[in-house]
Amino acid sequence: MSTIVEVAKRAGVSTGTVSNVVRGTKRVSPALEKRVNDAILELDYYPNAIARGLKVKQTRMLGMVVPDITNPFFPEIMRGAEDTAFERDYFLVTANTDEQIGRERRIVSALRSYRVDGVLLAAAPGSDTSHIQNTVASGISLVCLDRLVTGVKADAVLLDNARGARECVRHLIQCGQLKVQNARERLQGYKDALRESDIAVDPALILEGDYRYEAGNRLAKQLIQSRVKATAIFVCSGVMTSGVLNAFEELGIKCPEDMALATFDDLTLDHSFHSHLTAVVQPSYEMGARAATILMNRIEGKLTGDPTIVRIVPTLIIRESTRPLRHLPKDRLGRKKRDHT
Amino acid sequence: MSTIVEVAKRAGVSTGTVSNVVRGTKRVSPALEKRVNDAILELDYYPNAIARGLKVKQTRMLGMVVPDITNPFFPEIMRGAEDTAFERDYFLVTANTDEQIGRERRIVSALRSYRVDGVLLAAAPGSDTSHIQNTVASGISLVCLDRLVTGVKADAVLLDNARGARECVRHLIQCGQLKVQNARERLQGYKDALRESDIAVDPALILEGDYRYEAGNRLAKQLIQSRVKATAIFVCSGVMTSGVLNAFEELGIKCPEDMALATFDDLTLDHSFHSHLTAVVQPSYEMGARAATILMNRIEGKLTGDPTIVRIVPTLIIRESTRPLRHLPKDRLGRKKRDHT
DNA sequence: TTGAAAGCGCTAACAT
DNA sequence: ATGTTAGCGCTTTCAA
Repeated sequence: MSTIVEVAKRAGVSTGTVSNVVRGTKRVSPALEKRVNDAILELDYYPNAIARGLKVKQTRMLGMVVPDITNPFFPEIMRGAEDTAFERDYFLVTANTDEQIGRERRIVSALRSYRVDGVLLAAAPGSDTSHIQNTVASGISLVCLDRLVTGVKADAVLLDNARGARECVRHLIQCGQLKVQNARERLQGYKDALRESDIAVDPALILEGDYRYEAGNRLAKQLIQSRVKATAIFVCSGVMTSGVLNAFEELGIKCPEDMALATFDDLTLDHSFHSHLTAVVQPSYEMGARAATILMNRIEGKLTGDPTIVRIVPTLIIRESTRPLRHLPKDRLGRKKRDHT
Repeated sequence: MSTIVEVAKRAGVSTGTVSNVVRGTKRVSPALEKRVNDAILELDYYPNAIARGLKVKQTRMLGMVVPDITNPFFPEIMRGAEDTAFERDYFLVTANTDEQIGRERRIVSALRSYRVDGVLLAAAPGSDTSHIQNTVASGISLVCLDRLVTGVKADAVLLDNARGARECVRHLIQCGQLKVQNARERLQGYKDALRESDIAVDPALILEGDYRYEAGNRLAKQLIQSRVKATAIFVCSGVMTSGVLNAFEELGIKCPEDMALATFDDLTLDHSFHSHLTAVVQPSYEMGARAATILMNRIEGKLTGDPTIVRIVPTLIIRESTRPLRHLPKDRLGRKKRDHT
């Protein structure tokens, strides 16, 4: 791996000149510029970003930490952030915490050691947020993504969860259907929508999951088999919805005949799978892009002052899984050819 | 962000001593060690990995480049690689090329500038592989993942595609079913299996897709509507399978009654979606882990000499989407309650 | 066991 | 327009 000194020697110029042509910081005569560029090619020279970072105290690296890379929501966010970073000549590096706070600590620590210019954080759940608080206190730009971190004053890009949930539950109510499963803000949206329609909130109908497949599966069964007769389920995560649907299958529940279903997240990959589900769609790519933009603006001082909290408004897409009961014969409904085995 | 000098000053020792306690390279008297550790805590000191990298010429960063982070196959690989790297105290950074060779060049270039110790590469398709060849030539350890790069002599971890395809098609033949869609090695496996059973290879039955949803959807329709009467489809990618299934729905094709289906990849996330499909399952986590291990061994000189090519053997899981025709009444088959709307 | 200091590759301020 | 050089934070050899 050759160095700037070797390039300078080969081109017969000073290192300063090489630096100037590489970075375009100062103008250099065409003749020298050519000699330098030739030398660079001949030596297969790659500027040492590490040395540069040491000197200029910025690496143009952005760290992104996600809690579950296998949740399709995050890869999309990542794409949005990466594209946006690239445009402004930052390099985004991503690491996955697997929802473990211990891993998150370690990753954030590594990111700090590598002196990334900023970090995009979708935090793992956990009450001890000291590592994040320290990070922010140390002056590193950080923007929270999708999830706020308690006790941390930082920019954030969030989904307007309450609003998404409210609209969705409102829709369920309009269909003559009801009931739910949930988490946090989305829970609030759920309650709001019920209150609007003067429907009492029944705690027995609110089941708390952990955003994983198994939880969706288990809780759906629990709800279906409990004595309360729910007629609709509102699931707060696409991944859990997979579990719920499987529970439907196992129990022979038909949707929407036996149970209406609406969900957060459109797992866009599986069109056929999700193409019948009423869903609150999160614009994940956009969320990543917005967060990256805010982060870079912060880093470059284009954004200053109090934290910016962006609330992205999700879209409710109404599909067949919530066809209004009153429009349907209760027991038999011609199943469309859309089913698949 | 404090430096080693400040820590040394505060602890009343030399920087060398601080370095020794931080890295544990030499033994330091307990008294000094305590003073140093206290100072580190008080100053919230994070060793500057950038400066260290410059000095010792290794960063303990591993770069991972994947072509499509939204394909569930890759996040799993990433997890395997990341876990393995962490265990050996490397930090894995991931970037996504979106299957664009131009982006790949840029990412690899950035990775080289940041002086990563090695790279895990699942290459984007494209004939110009010079940037990879250069990288390998420059002495950076690189292992190919899932896809070989033409003209590059490097370690690789691949799926035994031909074998997976062969077994799968063999199974299809045993079921009394046939026909296909495909790519490369998997195509070879397909042909092998046909030959074993003295069945002629019909080019009209081989459709080439690009591993995307749309291709699966389009080609399935094309195959179904063509004059050749296929009775089974073998799809070479899970993502395309989503497209194929949707095509089935749109065209009212029932599986396996009208058309048997077997596929590469189990999109494990959507159990309910894929739980009936006969599939060649790729152990993606393991592939990532193996690749990372090889890479780190190379970097540390524990592995030397000619490239190691690991072929991971996939597993054929036989499920309902390929129930043997001969065991079934041809026209009507009680549909189990597994269907979902 | 501890300290002093050179040098990793680069940039930028200063000198020419 | 170009060259010279100090110094970024760290590790490591050498000396004490």
